[in-house]
Amino acid sequence: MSEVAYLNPGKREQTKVANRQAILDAAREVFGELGYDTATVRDIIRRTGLAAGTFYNYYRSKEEVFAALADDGARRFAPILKGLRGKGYSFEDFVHSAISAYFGFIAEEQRTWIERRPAGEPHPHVHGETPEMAAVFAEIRDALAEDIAERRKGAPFADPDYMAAACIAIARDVGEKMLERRPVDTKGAADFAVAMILGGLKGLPKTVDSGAQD
Amino acid sequence: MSEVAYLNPGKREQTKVANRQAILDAAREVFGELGYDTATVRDIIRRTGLAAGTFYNYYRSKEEVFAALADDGARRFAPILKGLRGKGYSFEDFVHSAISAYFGFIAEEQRTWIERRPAGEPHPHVHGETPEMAAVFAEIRDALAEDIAERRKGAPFADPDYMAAACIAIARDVGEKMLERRPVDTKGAADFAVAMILGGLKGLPKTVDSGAQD
Amino acid sequence: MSEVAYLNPGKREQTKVANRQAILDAAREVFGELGYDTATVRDIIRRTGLAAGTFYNYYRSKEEVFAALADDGARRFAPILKGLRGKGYSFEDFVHSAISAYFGFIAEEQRTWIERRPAGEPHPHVHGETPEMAAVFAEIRDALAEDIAERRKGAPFADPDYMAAACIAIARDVGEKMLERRPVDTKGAADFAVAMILGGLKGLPKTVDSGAQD
Amino acid sequence: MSEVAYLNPGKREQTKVANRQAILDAAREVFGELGYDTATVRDIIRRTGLAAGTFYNYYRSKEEVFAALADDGARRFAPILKGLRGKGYSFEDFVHSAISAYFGFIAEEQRTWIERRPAGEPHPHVHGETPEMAAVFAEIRDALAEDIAERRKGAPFADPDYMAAACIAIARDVGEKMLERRPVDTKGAADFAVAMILGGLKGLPKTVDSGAQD
DNA sequence: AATGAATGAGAGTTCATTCAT
DNA sequence: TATGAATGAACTCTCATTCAT
Repeated sequence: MSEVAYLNPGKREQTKVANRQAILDAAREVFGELGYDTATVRDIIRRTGLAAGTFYNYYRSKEEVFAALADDGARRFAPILKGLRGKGYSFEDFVHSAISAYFGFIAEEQRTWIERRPAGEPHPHVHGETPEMAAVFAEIRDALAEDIAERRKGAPFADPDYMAAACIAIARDVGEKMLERRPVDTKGAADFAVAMILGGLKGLPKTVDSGAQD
Repeated sequence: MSEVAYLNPGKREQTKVANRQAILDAAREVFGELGYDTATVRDIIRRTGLAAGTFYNYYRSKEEVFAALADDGARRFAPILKGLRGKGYSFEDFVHSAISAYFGFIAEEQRTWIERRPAGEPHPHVHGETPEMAAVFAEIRDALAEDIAERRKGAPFADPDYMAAACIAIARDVGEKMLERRPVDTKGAADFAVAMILGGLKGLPKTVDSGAQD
Repeated sequence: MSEVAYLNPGKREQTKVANRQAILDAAREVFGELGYDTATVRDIIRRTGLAAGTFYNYYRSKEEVFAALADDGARRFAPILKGLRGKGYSFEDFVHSAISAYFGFIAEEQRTWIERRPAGEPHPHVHGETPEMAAVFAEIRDALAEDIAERRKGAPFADPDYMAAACIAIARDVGEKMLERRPVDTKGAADFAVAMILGGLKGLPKTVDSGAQD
Repeated sequence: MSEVAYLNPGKREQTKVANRQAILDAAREVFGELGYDTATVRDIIRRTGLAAGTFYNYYRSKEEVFAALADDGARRFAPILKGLRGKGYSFEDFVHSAISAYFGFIAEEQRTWIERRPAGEPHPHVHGETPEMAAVFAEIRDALAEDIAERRKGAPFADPDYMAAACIAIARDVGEKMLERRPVDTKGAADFAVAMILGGLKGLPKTVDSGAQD
């Protein structure tokens, strides 16, 4: 039976990959526009032009496609972030690089799904954050939290959990604001966010000299 | 049917107000526990003991009760915030007062709907943020943005929109972290957030001398 | 709130009961015609003229309405059967009464749902056995098995499990055949089945003298 | 694509037959395990290792493979049954032989699809009767009915339709019970069923002397 | 003839909302 | 105005079947 297989499965394989990608793209858009809860599987497949059942040939559920999207983003971003750590960078450099990488990533991400969108549509934009962005964001948070914890060892310092939360908050919201503007100026936004973060850390009690300026 | 006499007209009036409030209370709890999307109108009215249809005598939709909740919060918080402005406070004082008021408000808010919850239940805690908190938060954001814009008139300064976004981001996320801890330490969290905000603003290019230190 | 209830809930209560019954009747028909697996909830509600969602106001699932139907039948039949036992009846009398009661029950059961059926329809009749019949049938089986086991105590006898199975098999299939004829002659069928059962038991090895003739 | 050459035309012919058989075998198992309604075409082809579409090269639908299975069983059983008839056997002998043949067949049938089953699996056993068994059973029924009708010609006797139904009912249900036991004792079960059938027929009104003892 | 992805009807079920009582 | 059953659109997911390769 297996010998009777067709020798050229190319076209089939091609559309299979293309469909998988189409679903992923549609899902990114839909999650970005409607948010995870509001988005339905139907919303996703409707946008692909595929049949309802086809979705389930690729993903078993809404949850799974969401996870796949997050994985995809994290996988693409992880190497970038990894390159920034342990290289003897100062904390300032690390923050700057990480923020820049993050802003670059989300700008690119958004660009791809905005371009494909038909112009006339309403565009609700409930949340504006795809699972991919969320995943990348989580990566950043972990890296930052870890870095803060490590670097502050032995020194008197403010609550590291709050510190990480605050830094991350700045990165996220300034990033979001950045995406709303045209043209999207990643460098300007990154400069701002980095300055704000480093300044803020410096302003914390008992961390002025031993801590943030490291 | 039209001759059905109410037994106590006075009570009826009372009931109208009480029902409206009961629905609002239930909605606050439900939105806090399940989040807007997951929460259903049924969840809300079930908790009031009222009938399904009664909900629609007071609010036309889930969306409307959500808005009403937000209004309610904003209305209660607005005076507090208003009291802080134009009183000749320095920017530092203003920030400190506003953050403190916000943290106090959300801590109290959370306390009320946590206390009422039966002890044995699972407690999903999906989002943790009621529309009221969100509304109050928006108030803060506007006040801060306005204040920043005013105070910086004529001076070279960083992007005020980013500035507001960053300050607000810190307030929100540190506030959220605060709510996760026991006991809830509003003062500690506020001190941290204020220091981070003021320090951050100081760190911004071209605002060091003319701006944030005011 | 509870004092403000309308004084006359009669009509509502009435239609509620009527709907519950309508669904039950429709379910009996549908299960009888299509069998449990093939039957769909939509088949059932379609026959009632109610809306799809209404079904779920009364039963939580297809399974539940099936169980309710079985319960209903068993509940109505149980007293009849119970009256026949322990009254000092001979085994012959017991069998005769039980078979007669069973045939009477299924004939009546079938009559009600056949009469209501629109004449022109195809009428697949896959199984012909409603859950109610099945439940009643199970009652009979248990009673018979128990009776056989009791009465044969101490005597050499054939396999009681096979005996019960055989008796029950006769009752079921002769009953089914009976339902296919017009007019439905319950007495004739019962006489036949009883004779066959008693004769069959007599014919079993080692039970001829001590057992079945009791 | 049309130039795709099969590597071995001889094998191809073989494959055709083998596939048809593989599907039939899988179908027998699946129907036996899940019952007709619950079983899906996917269940069947999954077990063959063939592709979904291939099923439809051999059978046009689930219904058709079911019918083919029944045919298969009937075709294998028919000669056995045929050998028993018109050989001047007495009715008693005929019944005994037919029942024995039937029990032997279903025991063997069950054995083959039980043995092949992986040991660890759950084994639902919803129905326990394959279409083949059902078909063989139908053969038996027809033979019995015909025999009863023929032999009773001219004599006063009970309803032959009921007689056949009752005999067949005993055969089926005792056979089913037999399959549930370990070891499967076809002789014991056959002896029981035959005794019950012959005794039962003797017990019928007006058939005692002229009929069943023939 | 074999493949397996695409299809789309249809299953069970939920829920915001309406409306007769 | 309170009630709560009725409504029906929309949801997630399954599966027999088709068809390009």
